[in-house]
Amino acid sequence: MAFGKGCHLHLIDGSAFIFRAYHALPPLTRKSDGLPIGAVAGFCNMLWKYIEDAKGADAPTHAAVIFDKGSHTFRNDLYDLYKANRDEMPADLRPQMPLTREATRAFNIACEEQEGYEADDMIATLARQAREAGGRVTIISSDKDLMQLVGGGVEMFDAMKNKVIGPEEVEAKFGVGPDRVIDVQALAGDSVDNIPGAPGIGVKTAALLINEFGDLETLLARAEEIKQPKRRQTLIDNADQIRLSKKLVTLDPETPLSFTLDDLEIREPHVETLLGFLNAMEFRTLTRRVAEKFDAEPPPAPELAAPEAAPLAEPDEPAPSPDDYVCIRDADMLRQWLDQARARGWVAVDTETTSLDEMRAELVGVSLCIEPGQAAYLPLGHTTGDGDLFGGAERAEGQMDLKTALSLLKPVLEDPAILKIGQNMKYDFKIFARHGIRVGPIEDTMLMSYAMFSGLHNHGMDTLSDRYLGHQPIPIKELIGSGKSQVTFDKVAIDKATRYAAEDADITLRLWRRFKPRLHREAATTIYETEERPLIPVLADMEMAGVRVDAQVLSRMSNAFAQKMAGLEEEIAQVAGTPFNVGSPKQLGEILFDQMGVEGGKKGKTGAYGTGADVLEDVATLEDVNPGAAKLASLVLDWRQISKLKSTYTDALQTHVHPETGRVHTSYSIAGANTGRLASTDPNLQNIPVRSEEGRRIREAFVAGPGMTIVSLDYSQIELRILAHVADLPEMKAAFRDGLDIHAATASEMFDVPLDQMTSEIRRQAKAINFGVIYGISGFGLARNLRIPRKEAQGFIDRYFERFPGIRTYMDDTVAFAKEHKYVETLFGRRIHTPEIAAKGPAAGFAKRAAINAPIQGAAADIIRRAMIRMPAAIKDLPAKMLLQVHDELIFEVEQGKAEALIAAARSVMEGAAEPVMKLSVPLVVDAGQGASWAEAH
DNA sequence: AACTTCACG
DNA sequence: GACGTACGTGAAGTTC
Repeated sequence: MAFGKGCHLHLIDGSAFIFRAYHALPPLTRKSDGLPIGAVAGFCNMLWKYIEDAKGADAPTHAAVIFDKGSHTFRNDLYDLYKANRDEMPADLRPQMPLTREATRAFNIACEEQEGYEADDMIATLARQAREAGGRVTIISSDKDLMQLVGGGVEMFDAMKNKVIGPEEVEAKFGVGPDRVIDVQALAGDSVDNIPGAPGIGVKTAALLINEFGDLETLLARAEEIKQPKRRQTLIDNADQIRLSKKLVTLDPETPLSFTLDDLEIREPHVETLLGFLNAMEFRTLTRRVAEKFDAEPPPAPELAAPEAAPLAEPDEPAPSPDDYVCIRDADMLRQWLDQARARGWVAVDTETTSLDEMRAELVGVSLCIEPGQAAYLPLGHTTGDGDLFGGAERAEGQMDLKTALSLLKPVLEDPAILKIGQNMKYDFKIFARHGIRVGPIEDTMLMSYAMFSGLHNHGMDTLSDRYLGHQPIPIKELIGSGKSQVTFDKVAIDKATRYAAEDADITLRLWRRFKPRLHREAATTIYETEERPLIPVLADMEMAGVRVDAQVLSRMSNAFAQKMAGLEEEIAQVAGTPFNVGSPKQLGEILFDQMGVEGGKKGKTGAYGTGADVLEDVATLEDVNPGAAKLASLVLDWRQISKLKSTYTDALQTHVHPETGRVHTSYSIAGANTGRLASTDPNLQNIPVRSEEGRRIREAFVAGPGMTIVSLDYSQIELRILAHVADLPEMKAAFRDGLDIHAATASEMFDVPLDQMTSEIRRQAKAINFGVIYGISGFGLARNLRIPRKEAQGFIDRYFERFPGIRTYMDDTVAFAKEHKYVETLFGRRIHTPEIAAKGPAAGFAKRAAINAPIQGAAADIIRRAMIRMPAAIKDLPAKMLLQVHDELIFEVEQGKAEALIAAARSVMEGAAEPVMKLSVPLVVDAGQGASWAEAH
């Protein structure tokens, strides 16, 4: 039947169905093979319910499910940040996408998508065509972006709420009729799709304005007449942006379509095809239901795996057995394994290399695992035996050519429909990136463990395998040895390497199968998917970019330090009366406390005197009592400072300058710190000196490349701002809103000193207390830090609690929460386990303070992680590169002259990083600097 | 490998 | 009443 008068077209918004299904259901997997299938199951149930409900008097004559296709549309050309806020599609949803199309066809409903066009535009076009042909249209969706189409024979239907959306419902939502919806949307913007709109104007105000002026163009033309000065200025200043927003929200009713309305005529499902599909998906209930409806025989259920699995050793899962692992020697065999990965939609991957340093490591082999126990190792760079001193090692036989192997691996490793599962994938990501392969989508068992179990244990493969599989993997030491006799992995014989390497991939896959369903149960999915996994490519790019370090500057400093140290050592020997190893705390302690007779030396658990800086500082004040010791202590303090700078910074950093890039490439561990912070290693670039004048000069060696500038942005007082928000401290929040000096404001509040009479001494004390609170304050700790009597310190704390009562409540509530749940949580839902909270003795004190600190430090970590993940898209066109993260600071390199543009873009990302999930009651403020070196930029 | 010290936020 | 204590990290050097 040709579409025409009296016809009724149903248009189903496919993506809406899929996302609703995905989020409504736990992460189901197909029983026989673990294929993620939850969204497909929900989608099929919704389609079936739709078909059943759509029968009867007002039944459609034509219907189609419309899907989005491709990520780049004309809207991206108009505005490159369109939908830039969107989180990446969850990795376990991606492989389900093609299956939803298949499901639609199995139900014998027209399934349409058009490369480069959003489903919404296709729906707009079809609705127009149907109206013009004299028919009626129902759009099955509750998406507000489609509401502009309502009216004149077009209505929407919210399948979840079973509610028709007509002109009245649209007006209730937008405050205007369907024909003015786009005007309101243009003004109000949309954070989900990243439509800018007019700042400060929401739907309510927008509707008010449109109703007053009639339409958007009139409003913009007569903006001068608006009474409210701020609103008037906003509209005048942002007219272009508002017009752009309107273009973005307006659906295109002229999308070219490769089919016609007539093609969408309702068809009865082909029973066998439908049952075949549902059965293959192993949807038992739905298969039975559909079979009953059609009076058909349900097909025999596919063979199911053994009954419900025990947590440790699943009965259908034999223990890893290295004898079963396969060694891939040629292209045909590799193709077979890759085909298996394609068929399933996932593969566990692990690389073997010659070094733990990803920037210097050479690829030696790749292991793959498809199913528990089915793993293979692909040797690529093994050498024979030990070779001789003159590099006589030769390439081992029976290995595929590296180039050929990589060219076969690349399409699979980059295939968006195949999940690549790894343990610590940032490592493998970088190794492959250096061979021109950008691995994705990714799943990482280390990060899954971190998201679920932070605070309980570390997240290395050995720990996870032991705890969750009850299996101890082959120790790497058995292959490469340890200490002086250690060799690189390429020297290991291929058969031995196969047993070890394939096992790692096998274990990774097994861990993934256990962790995946557990993520939801542990409420860790959101953190994992929004803050851990997306960080992998971001950090990998930062690490590979590296930061330019001028080794000559460092070398000169080293020499100067060496001279100064030698001078000090001479002087020290003289004062001490005997030369000794100044670097030995033990020898120093004996000289100070035994030979020179300083009183009050305290021995630690090893029986040695403590000689930390605080002890030496006290001794250095004893000029009158023991001038010799005072002089010695003071000299050693100087020596230690220089020694530290030299050994840890000026000397060590030089060895980290990469010979080819001339830059230093640190490595960030994502799952190292319990609170969600990153940690930087090899070298640690998060503790480059800054507090002392001499130390700060080391930052002069961190320089911009030729023609480039270093830019640094850091959050101002982020932890105190978070504290003010979570503990609900009205005075502190007000101080932040007013942009006051927070420590001075605290001091004023506590000591009743007006701000204009504040002294630096009072402010210093308030600052110490502010930090103390973040750390889980104690009278003892504050007393030691401020060097005041304990009683006095306790008095300060009491007064602080009195003036900021929210603090006490926050601390008590947090500790009580930790005791009850054995974990604490950040604003963003990151959980940090606190098993020690139940301990007795001093450990309980530690655990308490850690529990108080974790939500604050953790939320700050969440915020900068979120900023970092959004950063690459925001700065890619400048062009600029993000190089380093130091907890509350991000360091960039940008072309000279583009620094201001970078600061504007990066600041906006950082200050808005809590949104949209969290609206803080204090503003986030970011300070910025720029210069030729880190010293200048900070 | 453990301990001490000290650099950072 | 005593115990011990600020939170989170990584690296270098000494000692065992």
